Amino acid sequence: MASIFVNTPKNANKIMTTLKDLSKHLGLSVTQVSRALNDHSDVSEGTKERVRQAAFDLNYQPNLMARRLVTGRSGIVGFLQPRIPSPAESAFFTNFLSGLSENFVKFDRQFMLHMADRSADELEAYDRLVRTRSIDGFVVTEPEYDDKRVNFLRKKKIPFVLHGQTMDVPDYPFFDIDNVAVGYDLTKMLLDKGHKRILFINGAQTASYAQRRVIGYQKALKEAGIKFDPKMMVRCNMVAESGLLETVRVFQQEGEKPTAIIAGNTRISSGVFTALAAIGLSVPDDVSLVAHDDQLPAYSATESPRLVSGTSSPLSASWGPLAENLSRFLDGAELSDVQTIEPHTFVDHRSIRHI
Amino acid sequence: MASIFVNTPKNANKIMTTLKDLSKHLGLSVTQVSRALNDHSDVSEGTKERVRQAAFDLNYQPNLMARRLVTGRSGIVGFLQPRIPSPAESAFFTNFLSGLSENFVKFDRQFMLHMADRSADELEAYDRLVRTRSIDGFVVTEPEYDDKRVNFLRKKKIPFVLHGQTMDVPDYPFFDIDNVAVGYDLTKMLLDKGHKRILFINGAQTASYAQRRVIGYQKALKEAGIKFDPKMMVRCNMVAESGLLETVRVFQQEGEKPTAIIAGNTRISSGVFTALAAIGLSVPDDVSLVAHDDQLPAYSATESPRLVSGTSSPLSASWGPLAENLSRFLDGAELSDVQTIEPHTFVDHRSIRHI
DNA sequence: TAGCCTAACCGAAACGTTTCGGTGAATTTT
DNA sequence: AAAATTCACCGAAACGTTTCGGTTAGGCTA
Repeated sequence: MASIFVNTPKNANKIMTTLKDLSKHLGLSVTQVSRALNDHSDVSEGTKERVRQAAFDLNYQPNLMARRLVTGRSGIVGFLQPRIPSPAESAFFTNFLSGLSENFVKFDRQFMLHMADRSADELEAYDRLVRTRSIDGFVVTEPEYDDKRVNFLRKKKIPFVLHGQTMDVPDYPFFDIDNVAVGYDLTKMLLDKGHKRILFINGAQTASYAQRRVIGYQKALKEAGIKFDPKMMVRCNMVAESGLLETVRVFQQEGEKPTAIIAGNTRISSGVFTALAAIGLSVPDDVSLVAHDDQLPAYSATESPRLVSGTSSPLSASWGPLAENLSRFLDGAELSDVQTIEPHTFVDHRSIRHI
Repeated sequence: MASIFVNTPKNANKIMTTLKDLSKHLGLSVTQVSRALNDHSDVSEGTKERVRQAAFDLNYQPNLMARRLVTGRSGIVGFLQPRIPSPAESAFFTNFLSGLSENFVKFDRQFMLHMADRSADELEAYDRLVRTRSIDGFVVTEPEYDDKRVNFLRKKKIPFVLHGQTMDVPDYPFFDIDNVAVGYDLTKMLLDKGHKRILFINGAQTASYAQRRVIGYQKALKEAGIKFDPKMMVRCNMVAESGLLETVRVFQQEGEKPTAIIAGNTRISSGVFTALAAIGLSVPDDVSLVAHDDQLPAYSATESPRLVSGTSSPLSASWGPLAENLSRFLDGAELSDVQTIEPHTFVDHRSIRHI
């Protein structure tokens, strides 16, 4: 091997300063040097300072592999991505990755992206990464109603933080907004203005958050004494095209039309806008419209959606708490300290009419 | 700590099967078990098979931390991203990350994305990651003409693979297309059809690949006995807006106009198309146009660029070779075996006129 | 003054691998 | 039949940390 690089075990170690080197240089035991650097209690302040100075002078960098071997922790957390995101999802995905990567370093952890091979079993990958002690825990996003990943990780007792919640009592760290409340609040905003036929264009059947919003929607209706009409609940992907399509479909069919619409997010609401304009209806004069705004990054620079009233909570505010909750959980924090529900805010853009 | 999870050093190890367990179970030494699993030569075939079976039965997973400590290798490679990509860049960035992540697993390596904190020194981050032995080597992309990262890594003898090349003799692994040839070939295509005033809308001043294309451009001109005119070489970002702007600028100024244009990529060429249409010129009747096509993912689903003649080489074909070259280099391969220049192809879309 | 406490330190073991330098037995060569 | 070689195996050291269970010296209390 004619390499000019020195990164082979033998000579690399010659270059590196170890605890033993420091210990020799200072006339202290390796034990005491280690304890000094880790700021343990039974080291005098003077010694600590001397050790720190020597470590700096000799450019000491701890060998993380050795530390990891003895502590049994890799200091690495991961995210498994089973497929390549579409171009449309990419802006969000990039934001997500950047956010996690940036935030995990704040907790002295490294973030590893793992694109699972399509052919291999996704669940097996989680298990393997943990069993080889490569990864301490995972970030899991977009939980489904009965999510196989979450079930698996819980059963195998593999640490993870969930972006969202399951429908049962969560015995794992998570970060979420109160989607029951979002569903309730959006519905209530319309009920309070006298609306009775309220169409909910909601996220996919399988999505856990969409399921929770249904609960809030139904609760608000029940409180107002209105019977739930299944025709007023449509489930679809959260994209503008779906909002458009579903609006047209509902307004084309026989029977009483809704006087108000709840859009699952602002992508859907912009599709609704387009559809209503095409039908010849205006907001809020003919139809009232509310939405939950995740404050997603724009698809393109030219995109400037119509604003609607509703609830709002920036999805990009999730990355910090997700990193924090997983890190602190791995460090042994109480479960209740690493389960966060972020409150949402309300926005008013005059898209609701009193009837 | 009331955690239900078991991933703490003490009890986790109880669960894990180690080489010692296998050795006891089989009545062999730890040495021989290790050698059997690593398929070394002085283990009988029968023993190897017995060991493999036992490893499978007891669900043995090697502790990578221990292996890494003794081998001095982390098995992890990384990419440092100093800033969050813009939404427009995201589709490409996602493609890039997926490609690397997917390909590195083929070489038994894990890929780590590291978004460097803006405030911290980017170069220092490379050094720290290697000195703590967290990362074996890096992928470096978009080298500048005199790239500070590359200079630093070469000086510090930190392994990396470069997507592109420096201007001097490369003493590092890389994957690149022959950009001198791209510049030459695109120019020659036009010269052969009688063009003499050829505008080159090229990538940024600082970009190494753009510099190499200039060399090819000048070489072709020289061979044709045409003097290089600096006004015929403009440098800009590789986006449609720049192509539009620069085309308008050149065609507005005094003096002889170009009869042909070379666009650095197809984004630029689509800007050129727009500009020429606005000016009232058509391709190829009034102006000939060639471009190098990187086959980038579309900005949006609706984008359908006009096709032009020129050279072509899919950027997405780079991720595999980049992963392979870095991996093999880390495994001790000869430098010449991990320096790849991918040939490009030619495409004809009738955008050149004979004059 | 004997006993106890505390501060500051240290030796050795442990984590789970890989690998160096053997060893004895069977087989082949001389 | 002696010498050399090969085969299959093993003990022990090493990688660089952390941590357990001491030990000493000095000051304090009884």
